Amino acid sequence: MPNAKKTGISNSVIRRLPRYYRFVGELVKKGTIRISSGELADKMSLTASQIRQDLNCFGGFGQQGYGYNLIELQSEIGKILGIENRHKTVLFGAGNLGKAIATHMNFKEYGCCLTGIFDADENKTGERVAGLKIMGNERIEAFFEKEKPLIAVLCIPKTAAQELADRLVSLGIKAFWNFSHYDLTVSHKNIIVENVHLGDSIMMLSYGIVHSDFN
Amino acid sequence: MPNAKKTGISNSVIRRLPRYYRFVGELVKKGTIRISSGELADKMSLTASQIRQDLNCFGGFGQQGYGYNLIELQSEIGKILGIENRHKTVLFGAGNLGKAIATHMNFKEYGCCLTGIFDADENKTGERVAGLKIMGNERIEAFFEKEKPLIAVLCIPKTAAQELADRLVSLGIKAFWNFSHYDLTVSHKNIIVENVHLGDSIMMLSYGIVHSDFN
DNA sequence: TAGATTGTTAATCGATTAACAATC
DNA sequence: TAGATTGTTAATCGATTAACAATC
Repeated sequence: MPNAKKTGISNSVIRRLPRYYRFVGELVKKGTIRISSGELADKMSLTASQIRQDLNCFGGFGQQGYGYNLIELQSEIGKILGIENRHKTVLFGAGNLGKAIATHMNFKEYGCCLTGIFDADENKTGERVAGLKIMGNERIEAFFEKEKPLIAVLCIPKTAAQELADRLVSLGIKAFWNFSHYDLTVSHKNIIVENVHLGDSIMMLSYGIVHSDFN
Repeated sequence: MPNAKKTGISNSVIRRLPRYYRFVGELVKKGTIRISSGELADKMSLTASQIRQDLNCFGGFGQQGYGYNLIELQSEIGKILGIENRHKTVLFGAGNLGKAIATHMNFKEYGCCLTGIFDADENKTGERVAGLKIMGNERIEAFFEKEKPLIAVLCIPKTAAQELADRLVSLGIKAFWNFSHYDLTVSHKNIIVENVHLGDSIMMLSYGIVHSDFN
């Protein structure tokens, strides 16, 4: 039974977990009780082998001759991803994108809890977004002292990213969700970084169209 | 010299192109003239081998003993990505996220041009976002007839995604930039899809924090 | 029990890295 | 020319797939 080896799991496997979680969650919602690796593979356009390999990195969640119990699977993957957590999260940069992230994302669904919003522009101070009052950057230190947030969402311009990131690292931040056009990975070791480069993503569509043959 | 083989290039290579494009662009902006694969590798945390392999999929952009001319390299990668294009792009769903994407993204910088915004909610019809008037979904067919857009940005709820996607495919759409929580890949072959799952991305941070040892 | 399907080992495939001859 | 650095082939590494014995 579940003997979780938390270390040495390849990044490719880890990156597939949220997708498993989504598909399993949908099946649970539909009321499906069990699924075999083969059926799930069909739904997700993967191979049964891969699914069994992936899940077995974390423990034997299935049962021979039966398959996987979906509720159990959902709960196990959720635990692996830490979804039951409420990691304190702070957002920087209340422009269009920052506001949209703050209002659009259901942080709690993903193991996080948005507890503060900052913007360098004083004119925005006090404005309410997603039920939180925007704070000026001069209040960062006091806020961190009191709240000790772990995750920073960066919706700030590229030019401001490095300096702010350094400041936040020194205040104890553990992870960055980075929407600025700056590659944080490069400079900070031991800090978790997810660079979301929306520009890179849309360029893939342009590439695809330009190089498609059915055209 | 550049003898572009446009086909049979692995997805891993293609996905690295936008990042090359960004780093090269920054160096050009700084006024740097040339760079060796080794120097670029250091900056990007890659290996020199990989960079040379990657670029050589598309042609010999470098020169022995010299390295790569940055302006030439920028232009070549730009061409490969089709950045000089203005692929007509239409956005669906003018909620928080849709509005933010419309106003925040500089589409032209990425080979696209936003030419229409639709929302199913009639109350939004006529409202202006990013210089465009929001249209009701009943005008989709007429608009496509006239404009023939190639790319659809989906910022709509999961439940509406499949139906709308089918409708747009039948109207000739070529590519989807999909922010809905629905996995389009699964259902449409021959259509280019970029699924942007922001939820998946933030969950990686939760995973990282939960499984970090320095903690 | 017989059938089904897992967990896991072994085989294959692809991607990354290393090495080096070509050449500017 | 000598030094540097590419383009490209060969070696290594890792990830995916196939196979099958274990077992529910």
